[in-house]
Amino acid sequence: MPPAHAIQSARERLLDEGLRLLLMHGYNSLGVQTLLDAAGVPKGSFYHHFESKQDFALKVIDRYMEEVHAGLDACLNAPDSSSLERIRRFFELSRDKYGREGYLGCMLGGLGQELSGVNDTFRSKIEGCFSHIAERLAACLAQAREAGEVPGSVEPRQAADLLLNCWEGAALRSRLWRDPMPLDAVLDFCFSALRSGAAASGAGAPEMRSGAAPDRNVVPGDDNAHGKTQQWR
Amino acid sequence: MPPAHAIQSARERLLDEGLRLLLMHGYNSLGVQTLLDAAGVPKGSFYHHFESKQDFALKVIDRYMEEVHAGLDACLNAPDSSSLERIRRFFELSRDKYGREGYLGCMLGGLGQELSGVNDTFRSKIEGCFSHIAERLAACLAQAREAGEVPGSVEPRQAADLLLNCWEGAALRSRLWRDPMPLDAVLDFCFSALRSGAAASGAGAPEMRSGAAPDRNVVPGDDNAHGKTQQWR
DNA sequence: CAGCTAGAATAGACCGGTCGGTCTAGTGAG
DNA sequence: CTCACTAGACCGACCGGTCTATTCTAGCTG
Repeated sequence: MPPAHAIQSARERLLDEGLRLLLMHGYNSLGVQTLLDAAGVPKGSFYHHFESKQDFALKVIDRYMEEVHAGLDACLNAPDSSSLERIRRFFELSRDKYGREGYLGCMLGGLGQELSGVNDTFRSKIEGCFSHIAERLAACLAQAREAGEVPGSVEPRQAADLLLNCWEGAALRSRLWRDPMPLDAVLDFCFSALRSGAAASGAGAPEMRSGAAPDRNVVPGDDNAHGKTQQWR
Repeated sequence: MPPAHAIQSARERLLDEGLRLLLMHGYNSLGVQTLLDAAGVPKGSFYHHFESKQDFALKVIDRYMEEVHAGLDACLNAPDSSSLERIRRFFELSRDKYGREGYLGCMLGGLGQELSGVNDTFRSKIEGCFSHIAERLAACLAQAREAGEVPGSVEPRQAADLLLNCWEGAALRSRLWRDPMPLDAVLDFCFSALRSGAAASGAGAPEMRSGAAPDRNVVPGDDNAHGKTQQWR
């Protein structure tokens, strides 16, 4: 007896399944019909709620980010621990979530790798997400520095990007192994290095701050026609 | 006047274009026809030289690894520098190569993220590649340890995996930004941390050595039918 | 309350295009 | 003559997306 608003709305079920299936399949190899079958929703509903497959995926990323920010809220504001411990707790929470999903890594990393080569919409969207996360971590790292948990030479935002990037690499390796080991190893490494001041600003080039990815260098030689859909095939 | 074995054989041109296009588009969004057009080769030739698109991509990975190992040969055996400097040179060489390609990151990372969620052939293939690289780096790190360039507490193979994983994360971020900055930052960070001993064996779980990825945990709930082609859609 | 209606949401047949892959014919070097 | 290779027409399957029809539901009216 699932009618009468069906417990969850179709839109909600689509987003839920989208989180799961996009993480597993990636974007291009996830057919709309597969998603529809998994969510038990007919096609008409899908295109009623979302403009296109791409629009849907962007909404799924938004939802993913809601979860991430909820995790950040829960961890970074914890009262009874040091700033560095709070940051570490966030990553450990992420690791546990990856575990519940079968160690398929991070959706931002997955979609970022798959799509950023030819689709600027996804590229700037996902870089914006990373940047946003790094900014929040940086704020907490600044507190850690103030409290003397890390040397004063550690530049919060640079260290936050570093931490996040290393984590994403470990998440990829964890996806390949279906195992949390690389995640734990990178946390031990990074936090030990952070405390010892290895993340001092060093050679670090100009900047890497602003919110969204700019239109930097253009790829050497290639297509990139612009139709309404499938523009990056 | 391109006949008479056409300067490069069709097979060679396909592999060359495969390297370029797979890095840019990824696997699923690269159509065989696009590849054919770019290489100026008809379909018949493609399926004469390769069993399938998947077989082709695997051969492209082999070719990619030939380049990587050539880079490792060139750097790790250099006589007039410390072991740690030799390793760093390898990564700097990789960074320069990424630059020539427009900072599209690492093909292993890209294909690994895109395909490892649903295709075990690619998953174990790519993990094998990473493992192989890490092993060579570990050998050089062992020399570095012997020479006292890194503390004795640094376990070479674990540190090599760590280094490689962090590098891959930076490569993803570099792809998103189309900029080498994350690569340089991660090198400064990792090598500084390595020297200071942050990569000591620490919590590091059991192992992570063998050549190919095992069949570990199965993904929670999902499909994975096995037809001859498209088995992971 | 019943009766009506507008619009949201569901439902799935259907569309043109493109996908990976097959097949047959032709070509050229040894 | 043989056989590796080139050449591209062709195939069924499946792709993302559109369309029309139907059902559900909130709100208005008397």
